[in-house]
Amino acid sequence: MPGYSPQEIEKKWQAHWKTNSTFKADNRSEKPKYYVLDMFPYPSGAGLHVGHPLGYIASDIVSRYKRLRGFNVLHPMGFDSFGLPAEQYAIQTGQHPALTTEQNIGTYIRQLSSLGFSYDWSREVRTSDPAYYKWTQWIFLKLFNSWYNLDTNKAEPLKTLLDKFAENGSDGIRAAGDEEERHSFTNGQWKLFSEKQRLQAVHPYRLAYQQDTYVNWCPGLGTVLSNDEVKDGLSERGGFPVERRLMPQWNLRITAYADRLLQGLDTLDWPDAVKEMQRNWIGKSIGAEVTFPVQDHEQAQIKVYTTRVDTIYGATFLVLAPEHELVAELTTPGQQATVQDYIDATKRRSERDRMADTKTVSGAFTGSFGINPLSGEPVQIWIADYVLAGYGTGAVMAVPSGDQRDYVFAKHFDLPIIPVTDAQQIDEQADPTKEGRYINSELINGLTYKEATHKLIQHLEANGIGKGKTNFRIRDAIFGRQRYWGEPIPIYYKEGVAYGVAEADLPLVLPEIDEYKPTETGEPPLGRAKDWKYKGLYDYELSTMPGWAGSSWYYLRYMDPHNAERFVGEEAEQYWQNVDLYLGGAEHATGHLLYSRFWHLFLKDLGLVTANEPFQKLINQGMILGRSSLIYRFTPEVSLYEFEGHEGPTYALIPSIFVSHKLYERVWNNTLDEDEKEHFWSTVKLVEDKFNYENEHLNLQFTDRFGDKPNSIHVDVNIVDNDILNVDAVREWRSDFKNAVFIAELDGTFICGVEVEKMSKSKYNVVSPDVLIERYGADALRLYEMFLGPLEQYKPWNTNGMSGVAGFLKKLWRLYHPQDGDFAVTDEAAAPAELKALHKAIRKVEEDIEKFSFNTTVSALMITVNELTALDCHKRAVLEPLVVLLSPYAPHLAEELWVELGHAAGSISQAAYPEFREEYLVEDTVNYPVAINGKVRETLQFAATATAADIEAAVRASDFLARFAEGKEAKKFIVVPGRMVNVVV
RNA sequence: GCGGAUAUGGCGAAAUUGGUAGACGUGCCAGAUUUAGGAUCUGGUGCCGCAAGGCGUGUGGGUUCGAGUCCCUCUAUCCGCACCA
Repeated sequence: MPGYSPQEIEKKWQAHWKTNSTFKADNRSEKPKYYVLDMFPYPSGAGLHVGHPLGYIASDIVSRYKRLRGFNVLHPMGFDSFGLPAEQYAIQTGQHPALTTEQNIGTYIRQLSSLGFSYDWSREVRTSDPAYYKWTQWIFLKLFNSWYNLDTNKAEPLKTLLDKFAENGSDGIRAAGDEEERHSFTNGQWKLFSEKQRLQAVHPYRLAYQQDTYVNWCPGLGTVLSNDEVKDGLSERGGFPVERRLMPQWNLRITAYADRLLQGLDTLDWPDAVKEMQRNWIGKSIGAEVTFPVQDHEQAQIKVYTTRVDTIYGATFLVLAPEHELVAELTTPGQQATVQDYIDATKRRSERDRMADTKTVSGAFTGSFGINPLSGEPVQIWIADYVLAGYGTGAVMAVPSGDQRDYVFAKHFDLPIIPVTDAQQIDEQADPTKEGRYINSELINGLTYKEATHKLIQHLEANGIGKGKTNFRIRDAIFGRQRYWGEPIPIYYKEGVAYGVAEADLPLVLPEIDEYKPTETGEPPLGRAKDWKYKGLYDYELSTMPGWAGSSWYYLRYMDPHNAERFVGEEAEQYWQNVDLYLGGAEHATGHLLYSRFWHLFLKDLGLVTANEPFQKLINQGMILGRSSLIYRFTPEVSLYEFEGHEGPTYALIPSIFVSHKLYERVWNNTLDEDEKEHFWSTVKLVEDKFNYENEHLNLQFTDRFGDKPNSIHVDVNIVDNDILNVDAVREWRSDFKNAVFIAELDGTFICGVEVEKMSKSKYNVVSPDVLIERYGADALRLYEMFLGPLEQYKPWNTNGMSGVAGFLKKLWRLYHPQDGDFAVTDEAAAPAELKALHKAIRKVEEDIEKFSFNTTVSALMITVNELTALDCHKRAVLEPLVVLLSPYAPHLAEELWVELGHAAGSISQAAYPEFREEYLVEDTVNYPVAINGKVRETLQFAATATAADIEAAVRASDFLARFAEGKEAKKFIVVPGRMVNVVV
């Protein structure tokens, strides 16, 4: 009897979809558009494991569902194909990264296709394809040729800036960026500037600019890294140490967009965690800058930044960062040695130490005094490394009564502490709350926080001693990488000035080089390129773009991937606009997702895109973790025993002894019963005797060598079934275990321990989708991954559960093939119970998918099939709509059944979603739990149409109260129609 | 320290949003059938108890006729940021 054979069905339909371009999306349609996007993968050499497709399956389900609901769906896939691993591999093997990348992409496409995704493959993009990165370079040049006008609050082409220079010189221009990098000049001077001088004057205004920047330099990788590529002072890729270094670098002026990036978050349907991370990363704080004069130094003034200007009367000392430029000037001769020692000590501490150690209080007094500009009191000026040079002004006014760090510092160095509100409790610690009324604060005594802040800022501004100021934590994005496998930055140098490559000369193709390492002189690998000059004359920039460049706009290219004239055609862009649903991991929260938003806003400013934000709704799928299998070895202190033979030392290998998990735990806790003791120790003894016999000179006691805790060893999960180890397979798998001894449980099974951790080759816990598709089919794998739990959650993989969904598909198949596997669906009218089962499913599946709750949807389908099986239903009226419901989840099987039901091949994606009809769910009677004081006593049946009053009357008329109310009066009747009755007595 | 999340059977989880907690699936137990397979089918399965019954959604409290769900407290785990003034 022919049964359900997924392997056959799936191959057939995948081929059909491919040859017929079933899922090709049209850029023109009467239908509403829906754009579903997965974060495209970096094609790593290892291929896909079962965790990777999780998000892809979910997005594919949504795509297929939306098509059924009448949307024109764009669902593309591509590859983020520039990146470090391919280059590291190239350095080791000499293989061109393009080659390995190409191979890896091949594997990915094969694996993705075998899962039956409805991608429009005609739109595939690869960031390393010159036809693609031509436009990445083009966007970079747009940034290079733009400035940010704070008056219009948007980016503008440089032309508007040049016009201003010609008209009024540099006066009155409000541009985003660092004022101090810019020089002022008049319009007359501008006219006399040479080309070089003009470019130099313009450079600090550009949105892509080169500047000496403190960077995260990673010697291990030979490149700089952005902040989001550094975790705990180590590189995210490779885990090499990272240090701060001042280097000339290309930067993108993302800071110009800080406020808009923050505002935009409110309009997005994103997880709170991601929004919050971005808010943190942008780090907006509203406060004031205040100038403190310095005693005996007419020239020197100390600018501090504070978010609590209201506490200024409590500012009893100042603290500068050790790197602050005034430190040398303010240090008095008497304090010279102390201060210098402190600065040296700070320098010696690595970035990591400084971050790790936030408890130790340290600092040094400069000997100078500032003057609190409001109270007029002298305040000591200190330096301490808890003040960061890179944030605010690099100096703070310390208010020990209101800030815990200042408090600790003041206590430690015995500095004055002045309370500033009548509500402050500062005996033990600082009180940063904003309650109460001010005291000791001449100008604002008796006022509340709100009133005081306002009044103070007015006062500061009126007297020229400060002003309100907003600060951001976000820094400009460092854009250069000293690597080979990335987009060349389209810049060349003429007389030491940077010029953008002409648009007509794009793409600037990555040149071939003989080796992928930095040059002997320490230049990036591109320094090795021979005769690589713009127009044969000018040196190119040698760094390449970071990994996030290509991924910052790929969602736009999918709209019109083959356009040779424009990065995306206007018509296509206006039709698709932006991504409706974006799926990917949470690890991109502050990297890719922020950079994409930045580029999108920039393109919007130039009028090149329509939507305000690139990704309207975002879902972070959780990671699927591996379920590692462990075996436990009782460790001999030496595994190689050395002894004196007749002719020098001889060695004997002590066999490894592995103990089954449960037995091991009892051995360890000393809770073995008699049988187990006998079993365990006799086996050990046997091994011992055998060893001593084979090595006649010896009389080793293995038991002596079991003192230490056994060590656990990961074994390949593929030779473990249901936590039971295949012992023969282990011997095969690791030749050094060939002669090992495995002590099993009494029933002969050898059980492994289990640990949940990330899937990785080294832990032998990687489960490949290929194997599961081979055994259960892609439909089963798709269903199971969705069934595993809520999409967003982290969850361990457990292959055991696969049989459940496989059984479901078989059961479903039998609904259509009841006898001998032959298709037999009748045209009889459906019975009420059957329609009820179907329409419950229609409603549940629809409701849940709109909430992106996929696991409950799969459950609903399972329940439906169970119900229909129990009803022995084989009727078209029920089974045909059911196929449509099923099709997003198990598309291959659905296509197969759809054709058997008499429809054209491949037409199910155009089928109409079955309409839900409430009337089939209406019950004649409803069971009501009837409770007394909330405690359910009985279940009574009432007509579905019964009103609350009917039910109350019926319960009163019955003997219910007599039996359960224990003689008490019914005080209140609570009837929830359709649900339950509660009687309060 | 700050911010975000999570907590329900042996395990993955569900709960119409305040109305009979544990659906569905695994796992386990028992049975049927078979060409012993990792097949199929039936029944049981939160905990304690022979049972009646009692207890039960991380802890402690509160609101309510009624709380997994709402409010307060605490705890644990995970993630992110971290001397940001």
